Amino acid sequence: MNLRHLTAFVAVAETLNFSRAADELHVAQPAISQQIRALEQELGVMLFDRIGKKVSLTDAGRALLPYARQILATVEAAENEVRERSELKRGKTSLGAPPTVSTHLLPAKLMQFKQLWPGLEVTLREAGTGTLLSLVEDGKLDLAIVATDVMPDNVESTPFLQEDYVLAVSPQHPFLGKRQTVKLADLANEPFILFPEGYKLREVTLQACHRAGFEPKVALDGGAMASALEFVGAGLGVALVPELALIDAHNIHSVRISDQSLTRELGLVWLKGRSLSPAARTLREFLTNNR
Amino acid sequence: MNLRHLTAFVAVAETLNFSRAADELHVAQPAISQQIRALEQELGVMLFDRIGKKVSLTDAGRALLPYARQILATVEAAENEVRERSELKRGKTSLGAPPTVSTHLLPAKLMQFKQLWPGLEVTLREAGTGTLLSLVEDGKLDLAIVATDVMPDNVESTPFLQEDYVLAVSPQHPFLGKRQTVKLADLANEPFILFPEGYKLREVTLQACHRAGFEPKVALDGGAMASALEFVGAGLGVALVPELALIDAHNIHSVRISDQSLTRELGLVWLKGRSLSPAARTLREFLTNNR
DNA sequence: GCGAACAATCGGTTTCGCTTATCGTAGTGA
DNA sequence: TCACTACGATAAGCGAAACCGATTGTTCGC
Repeated sequence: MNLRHLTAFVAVAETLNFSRAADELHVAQPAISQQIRALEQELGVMLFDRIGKKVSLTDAGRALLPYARQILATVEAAENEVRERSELKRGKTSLGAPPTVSTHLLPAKLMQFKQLWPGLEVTLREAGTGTLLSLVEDGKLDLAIVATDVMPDNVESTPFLQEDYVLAVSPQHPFLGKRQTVKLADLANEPFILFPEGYKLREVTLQACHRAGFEPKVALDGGAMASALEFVGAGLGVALVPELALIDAHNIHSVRISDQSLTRELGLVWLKGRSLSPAARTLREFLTNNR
Repeated sequence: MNLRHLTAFVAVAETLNFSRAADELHVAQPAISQQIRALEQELGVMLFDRIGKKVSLTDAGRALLPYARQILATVEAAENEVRERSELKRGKTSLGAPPTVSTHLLPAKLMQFKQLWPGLEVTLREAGTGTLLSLVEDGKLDLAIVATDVMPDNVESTPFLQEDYVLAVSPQHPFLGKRQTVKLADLANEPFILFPEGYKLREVTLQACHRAGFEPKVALDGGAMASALEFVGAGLGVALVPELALIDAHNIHSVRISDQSLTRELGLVWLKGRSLSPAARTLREFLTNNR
């Protein structure tokens, strides 16, 4: 049995006329005769009575008809379902990003994306570069935004954002409160707030101080971004943070470091060789073109 | 889209392995690759991620899978449904017969038939020859048992039963009650019970009397078989009836007519050129071989 | 880094499905 | 009743589809 058999069968069953059925299906009449004959032979039963020039369903034909209709309807539904995905009326994709990007940049961007493509559903995963990369490599994540200093060679990437690290200080700080820039070496006596072991930010801070020739004094070690910023606001210390993290922080002043270029490159990455779903492709293009 | 596409798709989706899917479907592996590729091209979406040597469903593939399963399951159900009919596990057919046959012969026969073919459903239509023939000619009846003296030439028939007409009399009848035979001419003064206008039986009775040279006296005109027999039993008259009608009539005696051969041929008929359903064919064979 | 596993690709052959042309037959109307 | 018409069946031919065996190109595991 065959979908062509069934479409021919339903058309004939509905018109009770081989020639008109052929017209409806835009084929010549013999094609219909052949399809019906083949189907009847395969099933071992006559489906139509050709009695004189009147065509009518046999008992077996009547039994088959509802099945045939349902099969064809389901086929159509399946095609619609899948085609909608290729036409981006529906679809799912996933994106990973580090906390600062995820909390300060993506909400607005994804809102914008959702307005463009209301049917596409984006699930966001917030994690560090290492975690995100392995998720992408396992195929559990379509796209991720990660630091691009070391890239595995089974992912491809496109530059996404250059993130500057700045010094977060309290506006009331006697020495730094009003300055725009500062040399890192001048901070040798400032108490620092350090991020937990394993975070990129901690390494960056320690390395920068090291290059400037001092070991930072530590005011708080191991808090999350939110509590670190609270400490800074309260004047208990300073912290090197991504500029993005200060976007909504009102009682904090940011000071650039003049003697070192402290930045990190963030890239949008995906698994090399994997054909991204239409939804994922769309999200990737959206993110690269709307940086 | 195509059932072969879908079977290949489901097989791959279930094994996540093109080669094993090919084995299951008893085709070579390239056939599977080709079917999947064709389906993906037609739908415009990748259905599987081939990442390294691992195969996994894409979002679109996951969406398609339940539809594909349902389509294939329905196809199988349809095939079973129809095949059962050709294997006579199920089926419907229709049979028409005149009242005497229908009430005295068929109940036993159809019970026997039902034991042989429990899945076959026979609907019985009781009517006169004329009605039955036109039902057969219209394709509304598969088979009918009718008087075969005049046959339209678009039906075929096979002899079914020779029905003798006998004289039904009351056992208490002073003249006829104990006789086995009688000449029709001797009945000139007997009151007759006549069947309604249009019934074959009325014509037969009138013609027979006419041939015997008299006009029958009429005791009751136009009653059904049951009431006619009641009248006969009560000694109010005699009636020419098919022998079959007397099978269960206890207080009635039957007398043969010696000077005329009053019989009718009943044949089993069906529409010429119409391919009977398996069920109808089976019933026809049963009825002709178990007369 | 070598071998096994596995999907993709290629060239060739069979099968399928369509087309046009034609036939046979059953209604239909003068 | 006889031609005409409508309609399904059949035949022959052709292009496309589907399958196969052989081969290639990767990738994983040892």
